[in-house]
Amino acid sequence: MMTAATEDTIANRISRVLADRIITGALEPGSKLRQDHIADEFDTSHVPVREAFRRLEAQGLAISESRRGVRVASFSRAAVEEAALMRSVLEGLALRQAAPNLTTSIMDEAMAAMIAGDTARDARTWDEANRRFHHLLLAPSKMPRLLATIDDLQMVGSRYAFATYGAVWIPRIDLDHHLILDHLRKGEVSQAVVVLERHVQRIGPIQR
Amino acid sequence: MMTAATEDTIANRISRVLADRIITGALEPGSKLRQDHIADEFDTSHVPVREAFRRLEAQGLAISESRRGVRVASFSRAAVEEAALMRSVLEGLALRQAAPNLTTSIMDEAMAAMIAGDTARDARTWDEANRRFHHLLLAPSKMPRLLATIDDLQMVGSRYAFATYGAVWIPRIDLDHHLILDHLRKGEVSQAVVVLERHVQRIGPIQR
DNA sequence: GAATCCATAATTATCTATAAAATGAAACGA
DNA sequence: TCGTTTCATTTTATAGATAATTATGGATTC
Repeated sequence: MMTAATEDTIANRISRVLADRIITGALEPGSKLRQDHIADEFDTSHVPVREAFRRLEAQGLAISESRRGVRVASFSRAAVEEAALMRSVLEGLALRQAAPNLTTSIMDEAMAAMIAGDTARDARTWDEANRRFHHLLLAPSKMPRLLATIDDLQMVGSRYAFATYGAVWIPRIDLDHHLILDHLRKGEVSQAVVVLERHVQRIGPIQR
Repeated sequence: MMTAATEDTIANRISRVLADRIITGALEPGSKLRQDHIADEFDTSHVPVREAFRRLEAQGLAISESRRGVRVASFSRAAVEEAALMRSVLEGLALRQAAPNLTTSIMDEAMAAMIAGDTARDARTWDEANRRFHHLLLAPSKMPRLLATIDDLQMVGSRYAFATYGAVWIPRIDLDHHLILDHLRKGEVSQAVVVLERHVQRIGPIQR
């Protein structure tokens, strides 16, 4: 296996690493991202770092004020709720589009991801499994832009999860996921969509 | 009045101009964007040009293949339909959120925009008025990310409109807009949402 | 038709100018 | 005398220009 280094650019690599740090909370909201520090760390110049910043900005993970630098985007309760609402309607749409293309093998994979999530022993494992579950069910919609937008919104949810439960993860079974799969297995798409939409909205700010 | 040039960066300015050219069709789908040509035109170096590219990429207006340059994103029928579907559910959501905050003065402004659209004599004027109409009604949702996402999706619709009707614009009255305003004036939010969602889906590929 | 070379363009490094922040000194008031 | 405010100076970081490097696509030759 060859190094995938030349496959994508340094800017992409930097933006992925920074995105991960922001999502997991390793980089705190509001903290400054200094281009030459990051350039030093990745052993490059500031040019690709700046390009990485532009992508993070577009993903809503960073905020840049001209001539005043870039900081990690802070996420208010309102912003988390907004993202959850958006994701709710978009995932509903995606599932309706994906439903005709769902196969049993996909649903088996989704079930595996669901179990991985239920038995996860830390936030990171849970988050990965959760994303995989949703992605598996929605990918057959074959709508790349819809999926990409959902992924970007999902990051807000992940950030919230890490910030809230990151330190001490308490494993718990996600009944909604079970319910969604049950409905889909029976071909009850509308019911599955209803549960999914409610489920996604709940992920944001839970018990208030 | 001072030049607002220092307010935002050169990269922003470039990305705005390029976005406009792509939307209006001045830059054709698939055509290559060569960084040093554009740098020459704007009398800058290619560094801010590359940053502008990153934003265009995030907006779905350009596609970049690493080491092979950037081209104007092509938009297939499927992509236009996908964007229309996404916009449909998102605008529905936005209108539901905005409805409680709508005032008669906002609706008067929206009516003015609607009339401007109905009487527009070219695609550009119509497009501006159309965007203004939608934006006026949705902005009171006060959900910045939702609005930004809708704007980005709207660009696909605009591109489609320019590509299809750009050369010879035939003015026609948009009954949906009238209907939506009527419903909102009567406080019939759900009906307004239904019409809006249908309306947005129709904007994409019309008569098939 | 395959391999090599060259031209072109993308990517990244280095260097420079300029704006913002920080430091500190002086002046003023309590 | 202590503290606060204001202004100038210095420091630091961003934004951009220029320069160097590296990959890619096409042409040319074998």
